[in-house]
Amino acid sequence: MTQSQTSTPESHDPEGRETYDVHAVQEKWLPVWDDLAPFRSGRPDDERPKKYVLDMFPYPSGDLHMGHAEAYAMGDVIARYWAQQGFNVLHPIGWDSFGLPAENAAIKHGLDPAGWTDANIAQQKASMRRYACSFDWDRVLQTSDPAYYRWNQWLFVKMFEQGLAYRKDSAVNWCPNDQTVLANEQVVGGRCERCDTVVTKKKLTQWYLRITDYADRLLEDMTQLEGQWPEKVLLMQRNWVGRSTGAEVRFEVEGRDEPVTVYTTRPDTLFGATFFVVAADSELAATLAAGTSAEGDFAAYLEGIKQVSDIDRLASDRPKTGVFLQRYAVNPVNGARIPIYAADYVLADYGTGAIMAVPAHDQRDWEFATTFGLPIVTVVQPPAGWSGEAYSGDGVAVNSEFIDGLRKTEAIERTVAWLEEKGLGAGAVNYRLRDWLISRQRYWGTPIPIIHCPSCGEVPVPVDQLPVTLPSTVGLDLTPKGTSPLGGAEDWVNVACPTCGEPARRDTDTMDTFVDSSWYFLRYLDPDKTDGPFDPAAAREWMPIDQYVGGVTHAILHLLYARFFTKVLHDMGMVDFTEPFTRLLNQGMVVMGGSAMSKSRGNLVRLTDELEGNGVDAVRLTMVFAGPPEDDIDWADVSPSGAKKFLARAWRLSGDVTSAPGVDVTTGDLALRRATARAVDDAGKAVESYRFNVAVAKTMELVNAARKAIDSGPGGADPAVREAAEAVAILLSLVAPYTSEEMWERLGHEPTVALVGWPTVDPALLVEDSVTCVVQVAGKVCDRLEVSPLISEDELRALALASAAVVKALDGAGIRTVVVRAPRLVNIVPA
RNA sequence: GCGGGAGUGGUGGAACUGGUAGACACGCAGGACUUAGGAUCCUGUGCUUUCGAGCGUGCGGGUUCGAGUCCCGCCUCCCGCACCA
Repeated sequence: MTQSQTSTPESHDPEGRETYDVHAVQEKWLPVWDDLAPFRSGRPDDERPKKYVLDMFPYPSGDLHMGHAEAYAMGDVIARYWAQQGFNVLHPIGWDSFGLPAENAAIKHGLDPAGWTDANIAQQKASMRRYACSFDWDRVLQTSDPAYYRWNQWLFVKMFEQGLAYRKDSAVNWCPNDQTVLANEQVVGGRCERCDTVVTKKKLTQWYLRITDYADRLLEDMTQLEGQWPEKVLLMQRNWVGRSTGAEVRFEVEGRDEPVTVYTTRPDTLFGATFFVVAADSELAATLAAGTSAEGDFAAYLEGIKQVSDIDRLASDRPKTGVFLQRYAVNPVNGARIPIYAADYVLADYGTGAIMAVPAHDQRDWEFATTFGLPIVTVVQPPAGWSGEAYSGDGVAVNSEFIDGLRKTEAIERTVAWLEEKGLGAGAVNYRLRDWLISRQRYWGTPIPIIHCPSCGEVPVPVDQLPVTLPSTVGLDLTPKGTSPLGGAEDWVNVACPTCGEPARRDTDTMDTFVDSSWYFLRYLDPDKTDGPFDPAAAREWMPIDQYVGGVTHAILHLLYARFFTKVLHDMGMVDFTEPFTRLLNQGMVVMGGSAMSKSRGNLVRLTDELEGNGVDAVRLTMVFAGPPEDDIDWADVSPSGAKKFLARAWRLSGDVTSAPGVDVTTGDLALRRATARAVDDAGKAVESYRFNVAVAKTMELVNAARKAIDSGPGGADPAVREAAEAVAILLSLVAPYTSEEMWERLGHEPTVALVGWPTVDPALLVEDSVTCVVQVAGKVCDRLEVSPLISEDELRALALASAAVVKALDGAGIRTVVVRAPRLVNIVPA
């Protein structure tokens, strides 16, 4: 039986040979798979062990593109591999469907963002089905659905009740183009991560989530992820949290009752503090300047630095500027009177916004001191021959009274103890991490479920009244103008206070869409649940996620927020784990000709064109075979047509098998059987360690071996050929589902191949019957011997020394040593 | 500046705990079958070569019987952070 029993998609070339019609095969199998739904997961009677594989969900900004195709190909290899290994694999998909592009498109074309979004989702969904992703189509979700964002609001209210959501007035990052605030994480190099506009500052009252309360746990729990996440991502997260230890020190300020506290990582250099700097844009600076003769200078300076863009501020070689405030602080360790400056090199929102300046041991302070002619006092002995400017390394304390002679660590400890004893300061920890600003002044997002009441203040919407749905866009002006468009929906905004019943107003901002994606993975477990955000019992069964797949662009933002939410949910008793993603794979990007694809650059490769030209399987195979999954793929360097040729070659094997299904393979050609066993074993190991490209190479080797066996070996009737072809079909099921399914049918089996199980390998076949032993003389290969893998050292040594090539290479020279590593290598070292 | 990663044929990339460098492909060349071939199949393909061999994993050292792999010092490229006291 070599012909398919159903419709036969293969056509023939002019000479009557079969050719592989990829498009016909695609059309043939899609409805069959819809019907069989092999990847529907979580049936109650399913006894298989569970695995949860998750791809980062897409933003529905149009149809799928090359980047999606790569990411989903990688995730699918893993999901399908585990399915073949007998796991009950949960592999869901959904849409991160709130956000600016929908709103901007709606403004541009006068549409409703919801309609635009839903149309794109429908298109992407159809493309994903065709792309043959092993998604469980019974578990889809989209975050712009009130049934979803209702639970964003619920979680917000819970966090508000626990003090984890709060409102404060602060200078925030503002994108003048998008007319909305941005979280710190969304400012990349001083620019808006969305639209690349230079970000400015604006004073606003906004909602924050207290992620800083979790700073230590976000760091500590990374030990669970060590070795499971890319080291690079862990490092980026560590740096982002930016924990540092040191001390807070109180300085008295002349003519002021209240002392000013500074944070320093180097309390051991306190004796070297020769001046004092406060952030020019801080409240403190304004307070200190008020009423002094420096007030005018300060105001002028402040005005000047406001003109400096964030981009210029970032230039580290910028000269130090500042203004003397005509005031003095007192160094608590030695009573020295030190001048107070306001400068923009000190940040208002880190530490206390004020520093003690130690020019001898801090480069920035050194530059400032040099510019302003301030004294530089060495208090840590630099190493002999030190010729730099500020010395910030370890050394012995000098000119520092009670810590003289101590090295850094001890000197810090002693100083902190001294400060604590005198009530002048204490050991302290600081973080670069700031609280997460989640308010956005845009329409297409989750409304913040708070009602502002003139008498009751901030009142959360009672949870039984959730969701607070978005008002209709009809009659609403969505154009960005600095305040939320929701404010224009009078009927929606004006409500009765839930507490006192008096007239009150809804909060008109919407949430950052990263809130949506901070817990969506839990929603998949029961996407239609109406009495809670997710099912805790299901979470116990499925979570944490065994494999998360997505781009490294989310190394900080999304992953940090999701980790934070997980910890909050853990503390609320809703989940029993503290880290959501056990293993993380960051696939690379698809670029073209060395640079990111873009319409303006004219190097855009359209996924639909590639799929049309070479078929789904060839595109998927190209993605997977191009190299390690985390590397970028340059589409100019790879060959989808080569992939297509390989698939046709594999497919042809299935037509050349003439033995019947179920034939006793143990009687088959031993060499081919060994090759099959080896390929299956190697490919499995490769997939487990993310070397998908190697797994494909092993499959190609097997195809080549089978081809050879058919054409110039035992022939297509040999049972080993069937065994090999079936193994190829199964190995290909991870990467090329259509070809795999078609091969499986042509080999006389029922669909679907997707769950038939990874081929079993007889371990005896993995033991080679002979191995090539390399014989080296002085480290250079001079002969190769075919020997038994079980050969003894002595036997092998004798064999090697008897080799004619060895005798010739030695050329009569004596032998110093012979290194024998049976059975693979002998190295003979001449005297 | 600080931190991290990476440099292997014409190209993408293989190489388990140090043990045959270049698997598997792309490209290229040649051949078979052909009216034709961008189809298919086969062969070859690191560089140099006085055809003996020599040289080869960014560069220079080192450890070792043996180094792409380990150690030290450089060079280049990529990524992240960027005045975080």
